[in-house]
Amino acid sequence: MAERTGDIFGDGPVALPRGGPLYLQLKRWIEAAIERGAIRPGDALPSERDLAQRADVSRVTVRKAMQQLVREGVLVQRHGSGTFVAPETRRVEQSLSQLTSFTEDMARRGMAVRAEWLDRGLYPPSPEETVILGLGSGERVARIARLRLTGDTPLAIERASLAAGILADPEAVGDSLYSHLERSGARPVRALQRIRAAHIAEADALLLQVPAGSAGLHIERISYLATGRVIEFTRSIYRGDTYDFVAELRLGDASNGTGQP
Amino acid sequence: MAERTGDIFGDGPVALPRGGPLYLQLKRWIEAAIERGAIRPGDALPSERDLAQRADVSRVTVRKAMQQLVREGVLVQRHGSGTFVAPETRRVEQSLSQLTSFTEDMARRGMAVRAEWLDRGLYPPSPEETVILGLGSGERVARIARLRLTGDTPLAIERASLAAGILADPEAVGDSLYSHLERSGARPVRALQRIRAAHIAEADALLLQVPAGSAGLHIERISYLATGRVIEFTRSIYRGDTYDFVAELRLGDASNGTGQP
DNA sequence: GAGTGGTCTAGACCACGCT
DNA sequence: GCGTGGTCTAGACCACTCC
Repeated sequence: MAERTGDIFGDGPVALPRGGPLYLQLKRWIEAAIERGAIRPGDALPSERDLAQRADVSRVTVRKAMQQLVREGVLVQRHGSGTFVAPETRRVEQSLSQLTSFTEDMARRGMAVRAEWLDRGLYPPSPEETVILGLGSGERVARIARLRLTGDTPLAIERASLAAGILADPEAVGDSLYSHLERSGARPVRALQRIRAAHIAEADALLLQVPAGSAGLHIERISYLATGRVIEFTRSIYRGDTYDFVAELRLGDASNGTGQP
Repeated sequence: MAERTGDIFGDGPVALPRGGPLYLQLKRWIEAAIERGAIRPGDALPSERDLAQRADVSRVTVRKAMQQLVREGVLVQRHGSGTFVAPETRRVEQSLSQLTSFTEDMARRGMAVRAEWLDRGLYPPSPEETVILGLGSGERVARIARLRLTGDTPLAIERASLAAGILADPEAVGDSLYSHLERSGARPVRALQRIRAAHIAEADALLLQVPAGSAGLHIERISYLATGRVIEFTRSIYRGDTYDFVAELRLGDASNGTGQP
């Protein structure tokens, strides 16, 4: 199969579905081709110049259509190589009612996950960290930043902050922060999470291997010891295309809508 | 204050921060101006042609920078009128552990929310609805689609499906689906939600008044009666810039990571 | 009608990958 | 070296808003 591309689109002119701006016509045309299986995940599209000529539009217009599909995760572009239909990604599920660590969670599913360290160290705290963690004056903060991956696919960036009094030696943390905390008797028993959709900023997008501005989940988590003390404050960015969070809801009374104690 | 714009940017040339592609330099320059308060929410930016001339770049390049900021929700463009710094939006919080109805939830917060009907009626079910709702052969499905708003700001699109046997007359549903169900003794007591980040498609983006492709939350909810029967299957799209979901987590045992019974 | 954003073009050069 | 995507230009016309 030398040139799948040639077979699929033919070599002749491209007939666009009429209606609306050209770049949207072209976008719909590409979506339709994928929809009906004419091109499949992993397949290459014709080059931008080729498509432009055959659809009788300018290359700028072709790019505008493709860029939208790239941002939506439908296509993948590789500089110097070509444009491809994005491979299907399996979604990962995570519970929103059980407090589990990422590592333990994935191990339970038999998924090969790993983490790369982005940062580990003791720092002077930001005002926000001082307030949330209830730091004493002069107390430093331990920061741990990790890139979570399954195989070669990045899943999420996790940036955790803990009081230096609780995690004196960030370098000693192994694969799982929670099991490290458990060994020192400081494993959290509950946590509050805030979840929102967000656009992934350029720097994070690079780490997560998605186009800048892609949809992702921004999660803030504050964890508590049984004593009620805050021990961990974590901000994470999850790729939008690989994560499903699952929550179980129960009939609530009006007294407490926020989950706050 | 005739022309805030003129004062803020001056009339002279624009000095871009060096480094990287021009459109990113320009994007950073605009972000910086907003950051330091030189232009504030609601203020107009110079026109694209004006900025292009003063920054000595082409209009296409100006547009590329602005488009990114529009997608991120930083700027708002109004055809024929101009480009403005987006007004700040207050975020709405919603619990992920208490099963409450949208209407009741907001009323408790004293927020003026309302809904517009997008669709109400009985339909032949899709295969998915038949399976999830456990429909009998020939049984139809009641569909309710609403646009949720606070004041004039759209918040979310909700599309619910119920067995016709449970909701025989969709037209009779008032402001709150749950209180309607309660009256017929069919209020759900628990639900499973799946949450993911997603790009908002063009049609939905129009309803939600955000640019197509913006980040949003896609939520699927399946609600159960005390008997265990599924009574509601809802898909919702929430704007990413106006919603925070809050979940409380408790230390989980390994037996049950999904919240599934 | 003047000014704004929205679309589109033809052509150029650069940076990257592959062979 | 050749083909690919990435950036950028100058100029054009359309559609919309506001005066």
